[in-house]
Amino acid sequence: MNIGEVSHRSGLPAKTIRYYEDIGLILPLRDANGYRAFRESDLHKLRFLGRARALGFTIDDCRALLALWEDKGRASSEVRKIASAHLTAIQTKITDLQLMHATLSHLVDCCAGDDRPDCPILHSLEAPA
Amino acid sequence: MNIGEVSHRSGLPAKTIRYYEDIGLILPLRDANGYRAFRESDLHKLRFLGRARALGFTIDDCRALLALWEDKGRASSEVRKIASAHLTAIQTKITDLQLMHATLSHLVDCCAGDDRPDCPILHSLEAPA
DNA sequence: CCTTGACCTTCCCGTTGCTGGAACCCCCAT
DNA sequence: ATGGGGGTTCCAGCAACGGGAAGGTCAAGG
Repeated sequence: MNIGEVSHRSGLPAKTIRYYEDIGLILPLRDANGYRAFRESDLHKLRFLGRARALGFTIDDCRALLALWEDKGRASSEVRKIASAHLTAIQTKITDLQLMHATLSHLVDCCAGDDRPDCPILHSLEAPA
Repeated sequence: MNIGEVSHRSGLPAKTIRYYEDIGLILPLRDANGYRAFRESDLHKLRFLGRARALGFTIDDCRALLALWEDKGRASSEVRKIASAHLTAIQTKITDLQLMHATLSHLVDCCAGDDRPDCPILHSLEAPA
């Protein structure tokens, strides 16, 4: 399989796949002409990576998860630990964003948004309530 | 005012303040010795920037908001437009994160997290339900 | 007067996870 | 032979800074 087909079948851009090889997440073979020769197992890994990334895992998380995935004798507690830590991080982000949203939507509600120069949003940025 | 004092009074790291000058958000004067000489107005701007950044506005947003802030005759609708667009972006992020959180917390709940090798989290990354 | 230590300066590299582009090679069909 | 659509490498850049080196400056203390 060339990179184009793998890209198509994994849903990842070719650039991303090359990058993943660069940082050692995958190690495709090479044809005589220098083209990357992907095995089915490479494709599986790439799909795995795509799903993990879509869940917001960092590349380093992915590296660890991939290693655990390959390690048939691993304990599921390891995986669960990574996932739980990630869950906490996600929750923190959500809370932060919700706070931002509340503050800002309050300001937007206060703002007439017409052609007058008086703007409560700017006032608040100037000195918070 | 030297950068240390401004840093203290604005709550922004000195590095960040220098960066903001670099990209043209502020333009402090200079003393004979080359030290930056900040006016009160620079401090006000930096506080403004700090608050806007804390609300998640991008640097480009901040640049626009700062210009509107300085423009005494501006219409508040301009500000409101920027803020509303930002609100939408925040909401999108929140929704994405909530989806991630739901998916992942379901997986974590399914995972025994013990020393057995069978792990539903990895299974799901392998091939989604 | 000299030193010490806290401050300030510029500059350059590293971060995260890619993305775009240039310059080049390869293969197949016309 | 030529054209188009693969592929390859490397280099640069995004956001928004942070770390750290190498050096200039200033005020206080011995």
